[in-house]
Amino acid sequence: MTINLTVDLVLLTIRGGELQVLLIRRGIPPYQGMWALPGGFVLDGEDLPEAAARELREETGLDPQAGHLEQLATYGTPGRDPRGRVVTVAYLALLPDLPAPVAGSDAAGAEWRRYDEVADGGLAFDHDRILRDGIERARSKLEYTPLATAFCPAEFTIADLRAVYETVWQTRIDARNFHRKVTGAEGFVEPTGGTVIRDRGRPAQLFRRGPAALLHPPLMRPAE
Amino acid sequence: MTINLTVDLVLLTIRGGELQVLLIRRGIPPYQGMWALPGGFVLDGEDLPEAAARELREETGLDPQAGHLEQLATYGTPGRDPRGRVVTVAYLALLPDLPAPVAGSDAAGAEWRRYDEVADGGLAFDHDRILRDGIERARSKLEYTPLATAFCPAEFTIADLRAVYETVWQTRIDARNFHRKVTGAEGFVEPTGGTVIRDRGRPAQLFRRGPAALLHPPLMRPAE
DNA sequence: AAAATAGTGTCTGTCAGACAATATGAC
DNA sequence: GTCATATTGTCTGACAGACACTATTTT
Repeated sequence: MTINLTVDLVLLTIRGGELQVLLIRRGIPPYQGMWALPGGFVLDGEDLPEAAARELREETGLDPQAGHLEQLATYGTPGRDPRGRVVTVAYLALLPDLPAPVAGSDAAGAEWRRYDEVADGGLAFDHDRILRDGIERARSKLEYTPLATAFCPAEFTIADLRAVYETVWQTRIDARNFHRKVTGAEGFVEPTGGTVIRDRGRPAQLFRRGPAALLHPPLMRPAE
Repeated sequence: MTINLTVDLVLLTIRGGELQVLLIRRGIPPYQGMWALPGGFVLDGEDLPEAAARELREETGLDPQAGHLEQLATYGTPGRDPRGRVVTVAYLALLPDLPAPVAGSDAAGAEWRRYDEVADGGLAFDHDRILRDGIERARSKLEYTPLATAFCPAEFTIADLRAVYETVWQTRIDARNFHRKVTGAEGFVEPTGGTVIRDRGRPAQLFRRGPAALLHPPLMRPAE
């Protein structure tokens, strides 16, 4: 059958030690005045990853290269959009804290919201479920891929990286064991040679992302 | 934009110690005479998992309950179907060896093919890529979920389960360590009390699937 | 000096792989 | 008995978590 196809984005970043998600305040019905994931229709002749990258640029002014963008899942339950049959391909992006937050944004009402404030529901359409699926994907991807670096700028310290895990997993991690594990994992991070002093204390070495696509063995989040 | 939406199925099973995939010989253009994944259009008012379950029943006569069915990914590159803009939502199914293989099949040309014979390419549309993605998903899912049991009938021995891993991962596994790990993993398998003699040797205990949805810790396939 | 953060060394329990030994059937 | 497979037990090396300790800065 013929349907209308959209892409919706779960854009995650970490700002001020909090996991945040980019949401749009809807200006028109349906769900007027409610928060929703950014997204839009797939254009004629446009591939799905292209459409997601275009939306990402429009909403954040950010180059998709800077972070990580992957397909999440597709949602097409009849009635999920009251205007008709709309199927949406959701994408998940993990982004570093933006230097110019939401500059040049398409949608005027775009805002970074703390995840814990919107996790309880209240989003438009079926976006609560999509957001929940995106968070769970992000949490498990941190275990067996080096994607935590996507939340960090090009150069970062091990403490920065640890803060990403602690924020996304909502756990405390022993800094010393973490340091040993991360620097010992083949291809996870590479030293740049530089150092930086964040607040007080001994200067920390700077690292950049390594070439590995998978972590062997994975970092394990504690079983709940 | 308006597009045509289909579901395609990567149906995997293990028969005779070989990983096999259900393929359809195409009777009409495009790609006439070539092998393709089974699939079809999503019907009006039909949810995506419904459409996948319906196709599964039509192609195999099998109840989706018997195995495992999950969404794989969505493919929508313009030009992937020469007839127009067609976006397909691919589903992955892991199925036990069927008692009545492909009985009541919709498509006359449906056949179980050995994966290693079709892995090199030659499928219609972009189905080579979809199949590859499905295999990779299956391989990694065996690591951190108990889904290997989806390849087994309702009651199975630990040796049966080990054969699943050895077939899907193309490795040899020590039977004794595997036995200890599987029977020790919380909620992976439950003894039925029965025993069975497969060929020769000491009778093996029978097990059924346990309630666990995730394995903590995961079984690890050896790093290549 | 004290405080704070970065990074290293060491200990200990657990677990994975190797493989010996035992159990129970068919022949 | 021998053979084949299932299952248990034991050993050993590697690794995870706990945490003492050292290093380098600010105040």
